[in-house]
Amino acid sequence: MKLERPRGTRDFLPEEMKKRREMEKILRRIAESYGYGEIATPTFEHVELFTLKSGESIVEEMYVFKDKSGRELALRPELTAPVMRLYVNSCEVMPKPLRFYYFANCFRYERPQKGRYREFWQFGVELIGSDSHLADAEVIMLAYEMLKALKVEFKLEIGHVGIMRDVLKGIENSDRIMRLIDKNQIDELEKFMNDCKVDEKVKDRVFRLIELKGDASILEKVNFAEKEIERLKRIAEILDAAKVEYEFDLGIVRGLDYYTGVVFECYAPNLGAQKQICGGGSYELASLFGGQKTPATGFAIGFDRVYEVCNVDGEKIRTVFVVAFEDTYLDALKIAKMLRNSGFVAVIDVMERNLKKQLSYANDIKAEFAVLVGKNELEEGKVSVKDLKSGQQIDVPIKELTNFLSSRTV
RNA sequence: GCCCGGAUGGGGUAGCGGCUAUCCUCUGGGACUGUGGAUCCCAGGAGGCGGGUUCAAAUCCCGCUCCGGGCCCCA
Repeated sequence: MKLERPRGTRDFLPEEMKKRREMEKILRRIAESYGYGEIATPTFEHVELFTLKSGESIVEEMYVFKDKSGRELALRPELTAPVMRLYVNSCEVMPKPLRFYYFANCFRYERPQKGRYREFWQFGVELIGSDSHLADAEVIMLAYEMLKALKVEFKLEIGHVGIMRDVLKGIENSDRIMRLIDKNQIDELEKFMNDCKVDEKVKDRVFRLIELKGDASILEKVNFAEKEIERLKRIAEILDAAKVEYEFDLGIVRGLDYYTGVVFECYAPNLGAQKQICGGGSYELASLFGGQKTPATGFAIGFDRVYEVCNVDGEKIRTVFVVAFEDTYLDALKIAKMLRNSGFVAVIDVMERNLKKQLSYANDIKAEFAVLVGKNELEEGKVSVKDLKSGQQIDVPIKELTNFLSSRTV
């Protein structure tokens, strides 16, 4: 009976891990270059942390379990709530703003599809303590720069949930209206608002907002919510100066209640059904978790989806295969060690194979060179170096081996 | 949670009631015991799982599992 992976999980082989690590390295470098520091939180948390943020219904979509003392725990389905919990627990008196980033696996009990797994990775940042448009702009720039550095083709869309929410303030069934807006079901939306006898002025504003898509000039067409429109204009100035490409879409509302102001999303058009690769915005969760009301803004990148459309390669370290014979194995080990100390990958036979098989294997693992450690050459203090691409072979004194190989770069 | 499609050695496949389950690739060994990628030979390895129909099932039927596509959802 063969054991299978749990549904929705994946194994990663070296080739894939290499690319993932390279992507991770790029993201970390950029986050740190903006002054963000890495944090880590537990893989599981109390269920309440997530139900508090998102409602009881999300229990269905989480891995929930009881520990031996009967505590209700959940594998984290996302990182924003844990980060804000950490903030409230330990960071409230630290100098603001705080800049954090994380890279971590998350778990959701959902039906797996391409680009949607039960264990998946998110790379995210949170900027805590500022409600200025400057904070919004910084975080958006950061997301943009990261996806660009990963050579991803994507579209950035910026909206503002606060404006729509304000328009619908006090209106009955505003949840349902928001949902219809989110799904872009315009006919349905109009019908529903008529049925609910929504005020004409409100209806007019709703339709005006959802039609607004494009560059900063669309903001001129809004004659209400002046303060927040002004915020978007200022963000636009900064993004334009930074040569960030984006579109405004005031019809972005998302179901996320905790978002308060500017929100943004990135899409990779060639990903199909699961094409959203990054989402974020400003929110307020600290007070919900028992802390002082604190503005925050951040985003999370769907690492696994980005992997699919990312065009970076893993770092190539030059590999040398050390061919050993029965009577020279100990000397070959020393030479391998010497090469490793000089920054090469040195691979040596452990199958007790003959020369032919060793070379064949060296070829299979894409070694650049084979260093033949033979009795005859050793007696002269040399080894034989074979270029596996050209087939050329030359004897090199052991003392000069690393220099010789280094000089043969490319 | 819903609808649809699929599952044959490690990977890719043929067979679609009946020979020892086909072919390619792969892995190990050998021909060639100090010179790779070629060739040849030998060896290894498979019908997702469970049940049913039948003299006989990889093949037909049912359930489950997993994968893929689309919904719901996406905190």
